[in-house]
Amino acid sequence: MKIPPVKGTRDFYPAGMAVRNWIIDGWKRVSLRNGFEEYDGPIFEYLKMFQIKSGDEIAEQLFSFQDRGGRDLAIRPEITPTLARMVNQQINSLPRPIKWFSVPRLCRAERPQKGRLREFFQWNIDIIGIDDVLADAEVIFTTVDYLRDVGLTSSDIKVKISSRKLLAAVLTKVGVAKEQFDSLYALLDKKAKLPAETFSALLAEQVPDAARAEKVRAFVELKNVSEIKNVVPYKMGSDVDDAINEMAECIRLLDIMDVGDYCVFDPSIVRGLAYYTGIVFEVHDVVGQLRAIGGGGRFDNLLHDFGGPSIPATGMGMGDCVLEILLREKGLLDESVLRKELDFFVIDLTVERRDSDGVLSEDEAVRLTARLRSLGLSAEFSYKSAGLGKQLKEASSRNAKKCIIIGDEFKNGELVVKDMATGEQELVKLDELLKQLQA
RNA sequence: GUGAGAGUAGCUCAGUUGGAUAGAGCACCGGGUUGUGGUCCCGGGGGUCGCGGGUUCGAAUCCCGUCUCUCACCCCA
Repeated sequence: MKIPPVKGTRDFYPAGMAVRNWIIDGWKRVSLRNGFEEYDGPIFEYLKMFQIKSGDEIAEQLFSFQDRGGRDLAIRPEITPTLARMVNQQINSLPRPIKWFSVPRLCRAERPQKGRLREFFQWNIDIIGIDDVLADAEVIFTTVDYLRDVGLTSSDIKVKISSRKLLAAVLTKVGVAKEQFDSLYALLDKKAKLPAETFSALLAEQVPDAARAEKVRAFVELKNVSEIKNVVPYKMGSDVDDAINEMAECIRLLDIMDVGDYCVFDPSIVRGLAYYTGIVFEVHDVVGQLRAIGGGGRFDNLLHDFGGPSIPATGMGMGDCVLEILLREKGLLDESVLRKELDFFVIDLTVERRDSDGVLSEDEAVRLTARLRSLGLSAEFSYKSAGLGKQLKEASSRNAKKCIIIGDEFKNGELVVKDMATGEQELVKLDELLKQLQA
């Protein structure tokens, strides 16, 4: 009986595993050079932990189960609650700022579609304990640092940055009631996907006052922080003023960090859930055909919501699915990046003539390969005792840099070392070769 | 949860108004070639045409059911 793979999961054959490792190694490398330390938690937690900051609808998209002791558990759909739990547990002994990263494997019982699977990897970085917008900028910089590192340019992707604080201040100033915010956020979040007329119609439903609706529409279409005053006049020291200054400072810092060309102010970015409190951002492909590559923002109430003290936090999450699609589209995942390399392929031609020449041993290829490996080099031999041509062919298909041929010359302790790229070959004494490789 | 599309070899796909033993390219294995590879030539293995039923002398092809996958919506932590 053939059993198919479970919906929304992936089998990582060696080629796919190479891609996955390449992506994850990049995430880790960039996290470390940006000063983040790695952490991880269990892949399942108490179900209720995932219900704290998310509504029931999201709880329905969990893989949950009961253990034999009757505990309600769930496979983690995100790692932020685990982070909050871990930080809260040791909050008084952790040096600040807490700059941590993780690459958890996550599961969500959603219906899979392009760029969204039921099991995936997600890079998370968080800075906890810093109120300053500099921390938000550093999170965004680290995100761009990675994307730029793997070859994506500012004409491939943009980080769209906004601020929940600014949005709330502007909406208040415009005269929208606080109770309306959440449903309005949901609409604004959808703006990019909707035709302009549909958006206007839906906006009119939520904000019946035409003048107010027009101000909201004008605000979310702004491309520049300095233009806000044209839509919503404000006073020095007001909430709007504070939020604008913070937003402008974030953008100024990103310019100083030399990633300004990747970043744009986009007030229509709000992010799904209500727990963001300040700067929010999403990374999108410029063409806009894919779902968000990553996103994040400030969530100053999170630790408190998980039973800890009120400590500010800001962070980012990026999944591997959309990223891989984009990298493939841009030709940044070509074989040369991922092809496995072999330092040496050892060919023994003495095998079949051993009987007529007792000096030679059929074990030489195995012996030499093992010595090369113990020197830290990757080395292979053929399981088949085929002719030289066949074995060189095998070496080529294994992408060997060099071949070592054990032939007649081995009677004098000499080996042929062939460079597979240039085709050049030389006779080398075995001891000299090993001495050379050891150095 | 709602809607649309697609299922033929490991992969990408052809398969005419229903017709004989279901094909190609790539991949894999072997040979050409027992001391010189990558390109080339020849050969081989691999299929319950998603599954079940129906129509028919005859079904990959037509009909019904069913399963699975993909895409979009909802949602997106």
